[in-house]
Amino acid sequence: MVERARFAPSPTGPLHIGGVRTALFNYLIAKRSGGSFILRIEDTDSKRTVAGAENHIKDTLKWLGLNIDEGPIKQSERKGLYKKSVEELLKKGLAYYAFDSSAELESARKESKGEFKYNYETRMNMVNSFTVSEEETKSRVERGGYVIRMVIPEKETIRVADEIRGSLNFNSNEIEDKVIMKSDGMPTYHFANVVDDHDMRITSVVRGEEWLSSLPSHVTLYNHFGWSPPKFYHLPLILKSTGQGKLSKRDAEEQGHPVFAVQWEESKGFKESGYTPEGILNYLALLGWKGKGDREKYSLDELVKEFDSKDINKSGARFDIRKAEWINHLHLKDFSSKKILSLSEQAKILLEKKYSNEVSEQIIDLIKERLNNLFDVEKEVFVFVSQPKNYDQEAVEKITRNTIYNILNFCKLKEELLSEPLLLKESLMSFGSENKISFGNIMKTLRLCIVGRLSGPDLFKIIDIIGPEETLQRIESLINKI
RNA sequence: GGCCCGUUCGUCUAUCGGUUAGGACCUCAGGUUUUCAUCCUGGAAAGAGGGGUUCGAUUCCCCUACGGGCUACCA
Repeated sequence: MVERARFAPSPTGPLHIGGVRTALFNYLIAKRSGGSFILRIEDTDSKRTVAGAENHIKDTLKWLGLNIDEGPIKQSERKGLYKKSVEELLKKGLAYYAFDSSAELESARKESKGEFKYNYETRMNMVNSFTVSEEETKSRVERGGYVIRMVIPEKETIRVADEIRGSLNFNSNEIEDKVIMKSDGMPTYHFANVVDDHDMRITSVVRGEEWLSSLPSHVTLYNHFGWSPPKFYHLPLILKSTGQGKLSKRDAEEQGHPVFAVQWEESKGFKESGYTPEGILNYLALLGWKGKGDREKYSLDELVKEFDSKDINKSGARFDIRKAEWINHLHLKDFSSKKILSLSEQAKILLEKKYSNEVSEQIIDLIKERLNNLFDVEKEVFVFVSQPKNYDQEAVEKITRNTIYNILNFCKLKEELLSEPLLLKESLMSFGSENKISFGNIMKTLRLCIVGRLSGPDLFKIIDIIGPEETLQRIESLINKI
């Protein structure tokens, strides 16, 4: 079956990682079947709509490469459709005008200690088109300030199906006659959602688990219209990495990791923190889904191929930034040097000043496997473009001026060796044994001169790339500093 | 409180009644390397509790506990 799946966020704020995961699964379900991935903006609450949120959503999807086939479709622009649809229900007697003030509703709830439900039992005691005369309804409707509620049938078992959890039963008596049209003339989420999904011929509704409890209302709406409902997938939530509850911006900040894919206001996103779309998408897919076998690394295209909605998990998963970083590493080390260079603007600028494209790419090849995020590129490249700015003091204290002099003299005498890394290594070894300096000590000292600390890629390859002159300069430079 | 969903190593997860309960992150110990990282080998680490059903339950059922969601003219 060719699926049509929509990602339908509301622009009440930036798109966070939970939303991204929902978008991803929608995308995967659609693309797996060769179908369409559609974006719909659910902006029915004008009061809560945040400027810039819609763009943030689009920018996020774009950066991730979750390309939309249709949309964005904005609910605020489809009032006519909702109006027409609600009239259909009104005519059938499956929806009705309600005139109760919010103060009245509030006190009804308060008096019953929160037990109050607007349903088959109470609706005849409330102020609505069932209880007031036709004329009064008419005049009240003309005056405005009313809402429209849907009728939830009495004493019925509402059976709903979720692709992840199977068949679920709800007692209709527990469910309220939900407001479907607000007094400002906009539909509520529940109504717009059902009407749009039907109108847009959506076949798979993929959303967060927080919607599971309103599923029976939605299914009732489908029944009222005489429409057959789509398939529903209610995704498990992403939980905070420690403590209780679902992941929020605040928890993420406390734990020191991003929650947004791309930056929002002062909050840096995964993008700005050196993560790649491939890495973040791969990690998110693993949070709630597991492919066959022990495989963990997937590109987006591979996910599309391997994804099976039957393998979506039921329970919420904690977000683990360390595993996310690991997955990011897995992708970075397999990227081509060209790609890495194009992703790290800073590194590219640094390298361009000194090296040809060819050599730049050789350098990237040398450091690839050391990368966890994109910032590491810049850090690792630094040793190839300039002298150490400062030295690892602890390590410096363990070497002697004398050893450096020895090495310096040796290098000066055999400068031609500096362009022959393999020969250099050999002669350095024999030089060491002649002078009773351990090879380890020589290497440590040399590395400190060249790199400034005791870590980094193959030292002889570094020397080969930076060249003899620079090498000698760096050795002399450290001598002058200790 | 009510309704609904869930529960395997610290974390993400595999297991479709019979397994030494597997993998990955993390962690620890070795090895490789001039160093760090990578890589390789190995170790530690789990079925919430209680009842059933069954020759046999992590797996099926029930109860409890715990976790999560919903309970708005918000989505």
